[in-house]
Amino acid sequence: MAVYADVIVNISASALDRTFQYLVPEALTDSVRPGCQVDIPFGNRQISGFVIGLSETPEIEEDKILPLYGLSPKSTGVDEKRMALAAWMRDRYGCTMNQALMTVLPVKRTARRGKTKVASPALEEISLAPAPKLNDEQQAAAAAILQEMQAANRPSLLFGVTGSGKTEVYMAVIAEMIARRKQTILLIPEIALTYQNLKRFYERFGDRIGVINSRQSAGEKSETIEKAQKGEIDLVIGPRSALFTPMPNLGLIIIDEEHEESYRSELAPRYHSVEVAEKLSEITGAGLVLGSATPSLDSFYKARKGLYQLLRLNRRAAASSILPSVHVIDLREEMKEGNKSIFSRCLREKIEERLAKKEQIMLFLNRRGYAGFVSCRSCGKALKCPHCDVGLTYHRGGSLQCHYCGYRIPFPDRCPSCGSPYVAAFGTGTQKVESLVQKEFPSARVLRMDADTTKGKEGHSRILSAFAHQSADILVGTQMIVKGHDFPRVSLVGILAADLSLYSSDFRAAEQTFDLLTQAAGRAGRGALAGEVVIQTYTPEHYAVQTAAAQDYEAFFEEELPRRQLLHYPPAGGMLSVTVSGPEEAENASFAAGLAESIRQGFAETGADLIGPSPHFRSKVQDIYRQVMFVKHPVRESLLQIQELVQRQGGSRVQTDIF
DNA sequence: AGCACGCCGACT
DNA sequence: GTCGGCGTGCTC
Repeated sequence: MAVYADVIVNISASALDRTFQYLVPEALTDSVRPGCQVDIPFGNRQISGFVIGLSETPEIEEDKILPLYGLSPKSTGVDEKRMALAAWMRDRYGCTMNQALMTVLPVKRTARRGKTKVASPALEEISLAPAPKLNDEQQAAAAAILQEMQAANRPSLLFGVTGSGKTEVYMAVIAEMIARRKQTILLIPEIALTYQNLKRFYERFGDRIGVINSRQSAGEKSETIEKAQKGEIDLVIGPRSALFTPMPNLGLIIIDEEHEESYRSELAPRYHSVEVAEKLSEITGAGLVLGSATPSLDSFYKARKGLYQLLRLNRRAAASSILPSVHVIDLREEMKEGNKSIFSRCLREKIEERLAKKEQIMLFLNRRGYAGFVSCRSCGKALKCPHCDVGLTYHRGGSLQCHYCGYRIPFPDRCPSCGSPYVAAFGTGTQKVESLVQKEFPSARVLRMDADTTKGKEGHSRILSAFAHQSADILVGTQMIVKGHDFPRVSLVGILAADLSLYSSDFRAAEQTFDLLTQAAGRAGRGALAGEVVIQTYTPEHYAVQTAAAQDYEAFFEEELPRRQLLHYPPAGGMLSVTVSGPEEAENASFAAGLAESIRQGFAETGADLIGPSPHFRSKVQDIYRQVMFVKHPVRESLLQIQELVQRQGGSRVQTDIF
């Protein structure tokens, strides 16, 4: 009996997103299995593909079915569980099966060779320390995680304040997994994958660990992956891609700093590691632990609803470290006093003080999502869309627009709220800040860290190590300076304008601001020096500023959730964003409008609420015009059908995300 | 995605 | 008469 293989060809095009049948040569009937990567004739050339099924019945005329050549030489293929995961990702993220398979494939096509010496210590230098003693909170959390895995196996959200010792809890649970001969995947944001951060794991688990990072070559990665596959290591630590390490005895997945944006892939399939991990845990039966001091609103919401087990660590493990003291400075007052510079009197004084004491300073400009919003310098009110509660964005030609619904008003000459004439578009770059700092403090040595100065290969580490070695007094930068770095000589952190991210055109603006402020504040006083934080803002009364200054996550959550619920934003409901792009402005706008019309016709009656289309907040990028629209739906799953319609009609012109 | 096949304009 | 433009269509 002839055996046919159902093959997904290795070309990511929606027209080819289906199986093709190939004859399995008799000599290969034992080795060709679902999940194998095989070489096949396709058209008049040779490509590879994934076998996703086997059958004995031809679906087209038999003489049209060609025999496959054989197994692709250097491919390990994909195991059955990860095939199921890929199928789910295809549906969830609206990508092709091939894209999904390529994503879960452990070793991708030969990646560029890069520098590697990040986290491969000389093991002789490491002495295994005995397991540290957990305090009662940590002990209880570890026990609850293990117990939950036995019972309902809900994911556990480990909500622990900074310094409460989440890592010790992870290690205790991992140790138990090892005792049970089970393997663990631990995800850490790429930027935090430093030897410093991994040292404790090496000390505890020795050579039973594999570390993956993006700077490794394909060969180095596959070495780790092979060991994992053979069960020679118990723990793999890596960034989001490490989630796909093929571990035959996977017992536990941990995502540290689960709120981090870097767990979302920006390439198709635009997957979110937390979601995928949840699915993988479901498929494999492995436990899932999410850890954060500032959980995503999504995760905390789920914990509140009982979908996750919520575990708290309220106490700081080390008594020595104290929270930095936070000063919130009202820039409206500075303005009234005639101070129009970017430094409040308070910040200027404290900078001078630190310079005199030879301590270091970080100045932070939170420009993420920044989209040129407009606010009043007298009363601090930002101009917002009356329908969508996001900041209006300044456009060339002088109009203000909402990027969700397209609401548009002319640039006002007076503040609609207080009548002051000092209404202006916000806008300061790090470069400008750097020169202002230099001018204001001529004796200080200033370093700048942003997308521009880190372009080169080692740009990141070059600047960071220069600052760490104290060859500069002040580091000016964007969010990349606040993530996870530890500079013991930094005793002052200044946030120049908290408002920048607060009024971006995104429904998550407040959440992102809270995160950034909390993290920036956390940079001060990491060492023996007492830390101080100065937050400058035109709206000190804003709940995101207030709760961040108080380092009170739950207070923030209580303020933010009802606001989301009121406007049916996630997590209260589902939201699909659709970005449409094209080289011709008018054509692109009408194409987007057509797409919107078919969504309306097909789904308005199901409870879908369509907003837009309107120009994207960066409406033209590299000569490509972009329109964006949003669909809200009380039932998140219903958005999958709309996503499918959009993908089908828009093809490669559309990019979709479901929040 | 590629690469054929195919049907109309200017060239050795 | 032929070379070549890139518009549809197919690949097991």
